[in-house]
Amino acid sequence: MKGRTTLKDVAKIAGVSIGTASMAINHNPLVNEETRKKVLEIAAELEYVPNEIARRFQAQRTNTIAVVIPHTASHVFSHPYFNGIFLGITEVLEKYGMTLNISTSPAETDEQSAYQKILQNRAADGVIVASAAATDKNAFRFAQLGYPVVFIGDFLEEGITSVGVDDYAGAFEATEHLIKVHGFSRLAHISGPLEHSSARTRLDGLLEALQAHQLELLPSDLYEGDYSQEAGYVGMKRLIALDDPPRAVFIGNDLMSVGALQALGEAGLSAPKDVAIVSFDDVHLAQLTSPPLTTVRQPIKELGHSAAEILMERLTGDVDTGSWQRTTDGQHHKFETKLVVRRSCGCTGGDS
Amino acid sequence: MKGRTTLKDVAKIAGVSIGTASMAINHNPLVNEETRKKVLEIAAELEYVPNEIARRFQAQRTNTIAVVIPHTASHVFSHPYFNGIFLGITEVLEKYGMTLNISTSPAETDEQSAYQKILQNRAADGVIVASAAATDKNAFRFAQLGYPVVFIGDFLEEGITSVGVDDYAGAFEATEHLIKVHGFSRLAHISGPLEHSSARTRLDGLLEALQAHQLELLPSDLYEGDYSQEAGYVGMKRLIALDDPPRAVFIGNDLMSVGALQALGEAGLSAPKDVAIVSFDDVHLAQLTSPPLTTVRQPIKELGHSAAEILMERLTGDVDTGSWQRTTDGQHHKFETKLVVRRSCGCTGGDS
DNA sequence: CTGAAAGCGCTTACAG
DNA sequence: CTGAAAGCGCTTACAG
Repeated sequence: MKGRTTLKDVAKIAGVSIGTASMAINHNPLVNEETRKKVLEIAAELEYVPNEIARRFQAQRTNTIAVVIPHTASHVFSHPYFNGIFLGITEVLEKYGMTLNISTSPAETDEQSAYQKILQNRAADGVIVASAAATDKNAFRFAQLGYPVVFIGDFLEEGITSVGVDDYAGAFEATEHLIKVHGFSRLAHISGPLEHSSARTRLDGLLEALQAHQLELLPSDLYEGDYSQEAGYVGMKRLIALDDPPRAVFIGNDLMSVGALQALGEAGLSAPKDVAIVSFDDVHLAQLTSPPLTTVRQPIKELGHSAAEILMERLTGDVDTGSWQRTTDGQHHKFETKLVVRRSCGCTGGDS
Repeated sequence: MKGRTTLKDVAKIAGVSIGTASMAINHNPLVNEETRKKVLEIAAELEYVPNEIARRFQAQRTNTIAVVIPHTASHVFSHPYFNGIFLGITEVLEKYGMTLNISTSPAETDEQSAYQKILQNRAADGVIVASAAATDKNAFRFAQLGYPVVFIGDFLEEGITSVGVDDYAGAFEATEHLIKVHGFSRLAHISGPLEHSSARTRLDGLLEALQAHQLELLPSDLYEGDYSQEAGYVGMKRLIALDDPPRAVFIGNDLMSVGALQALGEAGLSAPKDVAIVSFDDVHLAQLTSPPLTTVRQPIKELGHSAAEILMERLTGDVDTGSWQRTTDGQHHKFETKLVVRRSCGCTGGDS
C-alpha cells in the first residue's frame, strides 16, 4: 500500500527507461534478452507488482463483469438458483482472468439501484442481467449505452442477446405428467411473479397442456407467488383452504415447493398422498425434501456458463474487429429442460 | 464506451477549467453557486458520467473488498455456509458503496491462486479471508504486505484480526446433549478437515465433553471428512459398517449430515431411530431434511457482517488518522453458538 | 472563486 | 533495440 515500488523504481535501478522496463515486464519481444533479464531480476528483488488500477486506467478496461440482479442481496443469496448462475459465470471468468461483480439492490422495491450502481460507475466491461422482470426497462439501458450485455431469461426484444430455458416445454411436460401418468383432471398452479417472463411462460405451458386435454385452470386454483419459500407456503395454505381443494399442483420453482410442503405438513397433510406436486428447477434442495420433488430440471449452471462465454466472446471479438456491434447481438439461446421424476408427484421412482 | 463524454468536454462547453468542473461536480463548496449550476446543467445535458476507473486511479483506491476463499468456485457456491457469509458482507458493503470481489481457486489443491489473484492485482482495498486452513501461510502475506485483512474463523496469531464462533462451546453442548438428554455413552464423530481450526476445535469440544463424563472416542468412531455432503455420506457408510456401529454421531456440519442421512436411508436405517445425529451450522437445509436436524447454530450472516464492518472501520479509520496500524488490529471477536433442538437427535421437539 | 499545472503509474507510438 | 514523450481522465494543491 504505502510506498509501493513502482515501475519507475525498477527502471531507475535497472538503468533503463520506464518504457523499456514496461516492455520487459510484459515480455514484449522487442526488448533485448539481456535487458529483459536484468529488469526482471530487479523487479523480483524489489518485489515489484504492477499497479493494476493504473493498468486498467491506461487500457480503459476494468477486467470486470457485472452481474446485475434487481433483487436484494438477501433474496439473491438465499435462492439456490443464483448460486448455480454464479458458479457457471465464475468458472468461465476464472478462465479469462476476469473478476465478477455482483450488483444487487438495497430494497426489493428499488430495482433501479442494482443497475444504477453499474451505470454510474461504468466499472465493468460487460454486463449480465438475470432475473429481471420482462417489463423492466432499466435493463435495456445497458445495451443502449453500448455495453455488451447478455440477459439470462427470456428477452425477446430486438438486438438483445439472451440465454434461457424452454420454460414452455418444461411446464407443458410437467403438466402432462400429472394428467397422463397420474390421471388428474384438475390442476392448481402456484406461479412465480407474472411480470417475469419465466413465470408467465410456465403458466402458458400449463394452460396449453390443460387445453390439449380439454381441461381448464380455475381462477381460484392459481396463486401468484414470487418464487420464495414463503410464497409457496402461503400459496399452498390458500389452496388447501378452498372448499374443494385441488389434488395436484404444479409449482413454479423448487423453493416454493419447499414452502408448500411445509404448509401441507402443518395441516396434517402430505404429498403425494393428499396433494401431488410437480415443481421446477431441480436445485439441490429438490432431492432433500420429503418426499423428494418431481421437478423440471433446468441447467442453471450452464445458463451462467453460456451467458459468460457469449459475453467474453463479444468482448474479445470486439477487440479483434474494432467494431462494437457485430457477433452474437440479438441471438436467443435456449436450453432444453427435462422432467426429473421423484416422488412428490406420486411416482414411486428412484431418487436420482 | 467509445467516445464517452469526459470532464474536459463538459468544462469546455461550460466555459470553465477542468479543475473547476471537477469541483463543481463533486459539490465542492469552494465553487460559486452559479458556476456549479451551469456545469451541472451541461453535464446532465451531455449525460456525463465520471470515469470511475480514472477516479480510482487518482485516489489509488479500488472501492473493492476481496473475499478470499481458498476453495473452488464449485465448492464455494454449493456450500450454503458461504451464502450466509456473502450475504452478511454484501449488506455492509452496500452501505459503504463498496464492491465485493469473490476470489476462489481453480482447483481445490491450488489454494494459492485464490490469494495470488488478489496479491497480483492489488485490486482491492482490503481483504476478508474465509475458510482457510490454520496451516495456511498464504493468508498472512496480506497482513505482511500491509493489507487491511480480517479473517473469518479462528486465527489466533499475533496481530491478526478475526471474527469467529465459539466452536468449542458449541461442540461441547452438542455432545452433552447426546450424553445427558439421550443417555448415550458412546459417540462417533464425522469431522471437518482437521487442518481447519473449526474442525479441530469442534473435535476438541467433543473430546472434552466426553471426558467430562468419563467417556472416550474410539479411534474407529472418528471419520475425518471435508465438510462436503459426499464426505458425510462416506463417513456414515463407514460407521454403520463397523461390527458394532455407534448409535449416536456428532457431525461437523449440516451438509455432511445431509449426506449421512442419505447413507442411512440407503442402508434401510433412519435417524434418530437407529442413529441419533447432532450437527453444526443450522443452515437452511437443516430444517428440510427428514428428520430435521438438531444442530448447533452459528450466526453465519453475522460473521460476514461483522468481518466487513471491522474492515470498513479500519479502512475509513486509516483515512482519518493517516496511520495504518491502529484500531482493531489483532482482535478476536467471537460469537456465541446455540443448540437448536429438532428431531434428528431423538427429541420430539418442534421444528423452529 | 477560478485557472493552469502537476501528478496518480502505466503503455504505446514515435524517433533515433 | 531503447529513450523520451504523450496521454489515459481525473483530483488536488498552488497561484492569483
